[in-house]
Amino acid sequence: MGRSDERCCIRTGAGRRESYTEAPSVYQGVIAVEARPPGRARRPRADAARNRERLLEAAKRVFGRDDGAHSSLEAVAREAGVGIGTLYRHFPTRESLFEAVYRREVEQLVELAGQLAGGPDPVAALRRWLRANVEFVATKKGMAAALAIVMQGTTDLSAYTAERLTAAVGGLIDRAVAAGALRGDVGPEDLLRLLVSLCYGSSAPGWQHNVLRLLDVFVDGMRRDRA
Amino acid sequence: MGRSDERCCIRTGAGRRESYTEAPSVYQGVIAVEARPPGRARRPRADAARNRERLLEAAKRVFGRDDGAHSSLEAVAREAGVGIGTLYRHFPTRESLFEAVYRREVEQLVELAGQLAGGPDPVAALRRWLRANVEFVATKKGMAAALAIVMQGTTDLSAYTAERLTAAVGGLIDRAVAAGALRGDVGPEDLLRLLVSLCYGSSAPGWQHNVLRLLDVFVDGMRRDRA
Amino acid sequence: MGRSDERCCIRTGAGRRESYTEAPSVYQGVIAVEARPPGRARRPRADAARNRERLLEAAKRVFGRDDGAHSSLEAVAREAGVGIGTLYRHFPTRESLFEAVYRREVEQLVELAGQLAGGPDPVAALRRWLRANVEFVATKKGMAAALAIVMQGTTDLSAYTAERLTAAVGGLIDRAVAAGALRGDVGPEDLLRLLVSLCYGSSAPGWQHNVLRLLDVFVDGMRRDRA
Amino acid sequence: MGRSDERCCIRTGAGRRESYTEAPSVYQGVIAVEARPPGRARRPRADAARNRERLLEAAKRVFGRDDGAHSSLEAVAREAGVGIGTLYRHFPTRESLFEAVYRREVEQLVELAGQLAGGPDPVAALRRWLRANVEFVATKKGMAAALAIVMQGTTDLSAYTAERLTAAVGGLIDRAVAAGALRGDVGPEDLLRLLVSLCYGSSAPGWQHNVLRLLDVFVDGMRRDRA
DNA sequence: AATGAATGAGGCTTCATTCAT
DNA sequence: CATGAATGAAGCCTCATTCAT
Repeated sequence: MGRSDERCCIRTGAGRRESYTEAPSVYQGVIAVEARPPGRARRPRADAARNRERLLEAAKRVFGRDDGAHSSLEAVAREAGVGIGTLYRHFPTRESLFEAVYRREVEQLVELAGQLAGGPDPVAALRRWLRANVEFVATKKGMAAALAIVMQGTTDLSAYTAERLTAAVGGLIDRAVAAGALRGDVGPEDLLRLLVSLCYGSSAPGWQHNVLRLLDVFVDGMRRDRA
Repeated sequence: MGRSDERCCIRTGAGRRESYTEAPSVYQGVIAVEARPPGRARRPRADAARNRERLLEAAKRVFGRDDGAHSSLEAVAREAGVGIGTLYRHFPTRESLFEAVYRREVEQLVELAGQLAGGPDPVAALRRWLRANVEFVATKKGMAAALAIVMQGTTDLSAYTAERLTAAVGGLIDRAVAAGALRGDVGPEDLLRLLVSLCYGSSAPGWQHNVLRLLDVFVDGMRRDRA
Repeated sequence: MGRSDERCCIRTGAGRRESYTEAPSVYQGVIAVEARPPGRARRPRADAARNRERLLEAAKRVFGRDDGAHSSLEAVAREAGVGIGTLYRHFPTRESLFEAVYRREVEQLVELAGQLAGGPDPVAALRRWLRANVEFVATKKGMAAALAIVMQGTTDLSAYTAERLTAAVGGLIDRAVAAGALRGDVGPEDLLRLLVSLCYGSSAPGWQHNVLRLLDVFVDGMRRDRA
Repeated sequence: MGRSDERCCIRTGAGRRESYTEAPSVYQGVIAVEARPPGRARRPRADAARNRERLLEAAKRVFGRDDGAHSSLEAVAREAGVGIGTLYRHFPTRESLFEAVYRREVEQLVELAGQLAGGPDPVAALRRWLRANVEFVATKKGMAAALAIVMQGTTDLSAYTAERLTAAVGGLIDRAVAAGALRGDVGPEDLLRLLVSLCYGSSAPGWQHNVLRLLDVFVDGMRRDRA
């Protein structure tokens, strides 16, 4: 088999030389924003809120484990330290739990896209956002499954989130296209699909490195100044 | 005693011709070549061969469905119209079934790579091979899962097949690199991973078209003459 | 969290009186004494306790049938009138069910040995204890299997119980040996093995009578005053 | 196989001192007599006879393994090197195979009883026969299950064999009773049941030794001259 | 006759989901 | 609200038994 070494110093498209370990991680400044449906009149009981929180955290941990997407809900409840009934009260379906888990994560990625939009080099911004995504998935392994679910767009709710995500990365792309830096026939859905596909199921050691390289090559392929 | 070895004795007719898209399909000439062990005197019983075949076809179909890799073996048996015991007789483990499923498909892809290697334009050859892959997956949806399994390289046996596949596409890449047409830092594993990732789980209408576009952009990114 | 520990909280009424043969039954005074862990605040749910009880009773019945040790757990659940899942909740392994079944019975036998230890004629005491055992098995047919399992000493837990039982009957023997009434080369394990062997699988009508006769002959063989 | 350690120097009832390894093994001279139903006109084909033989040997081996009584019939056929269908042709039911296996063994024990009947000391003859039984079981572990089946008398066929066995040991007992050496209230069925019970399921190291001791104590209990 | 392929019942176990407390 | 017990469907796998070759 190949290329296991990971010396990690590779040459991205235009000759830039980057060490992936040293690269500044971008997503850390992102603040977790928990969107809560505003319509609910009754303020939730303190313990209910706490349990909900615990469940989300536990779900992230459990789903984040290898092949975690198939973990039992009991395992999540156990990890959260609550009864299975409580889990069901908060998240009546497995999907609803997944959604709640990824929603906050996706929120952070949307946020990040907004922050990056202000920079001078639109292509670099796109690359950074992609890099942040990969790091994100690396940190919180469950993200891959979450993103995959979002992009398959099964539910109304996930459709909403997918939309937000698409809009965010679409903004980054559009700026670069407008600046003449990228060709215009690759849409945000394309990029997201690619991203999700590459991250999802990658588990071999060094996968981050490889995925980042592939993404860089891809962005190279998107560059206008070539061909 | 028992357990017929897993080497398959059935050949899919080389004459079937099916074009699934208007694009010129390249993989049709591929002939399934399967070694038959000469020593074994007793010819396999007709129904056994038929059932084995049915199981492989059913497995391809079932595993090819969404998240098919986690389908139950009973579902496969049901789809094949045989008893669960028959499935277990032919494929004592889940893995052995997977292997049998992908082995023949991969064989055809390897073959195709060999055929394409003779052409004048190495980059075009690579593109064609990728296109053939996508078509292949489109035709036999199970391929995606099969390839995914191969590339995760769990078993010794799958490792062998993965090697063959890697070597095949590696040959295509190397020629292009040697000709100065492609950069050298994208290996066959990279390309295969990308391919598998993109095909795997793509099910939306028009996914073929999209995947092909993305692959084209990626190969653009690999081009030497740019940058 | 989950898995209530296996310590049993239900006591069989000490007042039930059932004589299964005309012979004076000795074991009736035995009181089931079961330690209840004092720390556990939450009282077990009524239905849980009931189901646990039913399962134990059913297991005793089912395992008591011919070759009952190989009965399916589903048969036990069916006999108990509960779902298979319930069985698994209470007894996660087959062994744990076995243990729970025999533990309480053995407890009573140990108790009886203590009560008999006070009498004037040690050999008679031993005979009575053996007789009580046979009656016990006659009453609760499952005992035979239970004892058999105990004496095979597979698990740590069963080893503990086996120890208690051995100590109990050992006390009876030792007293008789010390009084010069019995020879010293037959240990408690021997006697228990004999007892279990004879009871286990005896099902022909009149087996009790026969087994008692054989045991009496055996104790005769243990008598010092002969030869 | 068998007879591993067995230094086994114990003191049996009357002070006789015996080393179990040195004791002359009695059953070896016994000739395997294969009773075949005489009514069958057609002489069996040579290969059929051979297969039948192989199956019996294989069954003895397989059933003789630990917990072998629950081995699959496929395992027996495999061990015999014949197809499962062949097994079924020869032994249409599991029971019939068991019977065929034990019949020949029991035949040998019957034979031995006849040989021993001629000796001067009838009690010693009985002891020797019991000893031979234990050795028999030790050598061919499957015997225990076989004997157990015989003595439970489920089938007509086994009933016949049980009768022969009972008659054989009955002869030994009767002689001793007639000579005034043993009490008359222990019948051959009793003794067989005891024997089977003790051997069946004994598997701990040194079990032979223990079983022999218990049998000796029991025979002591049968002695007339005492009490 | 011999073979071994096919079949499905049945045992094991996990889990999603409901519901009593 | 929280809890966790109860339930059974469903997947896994083995094997006894039948039957085509």
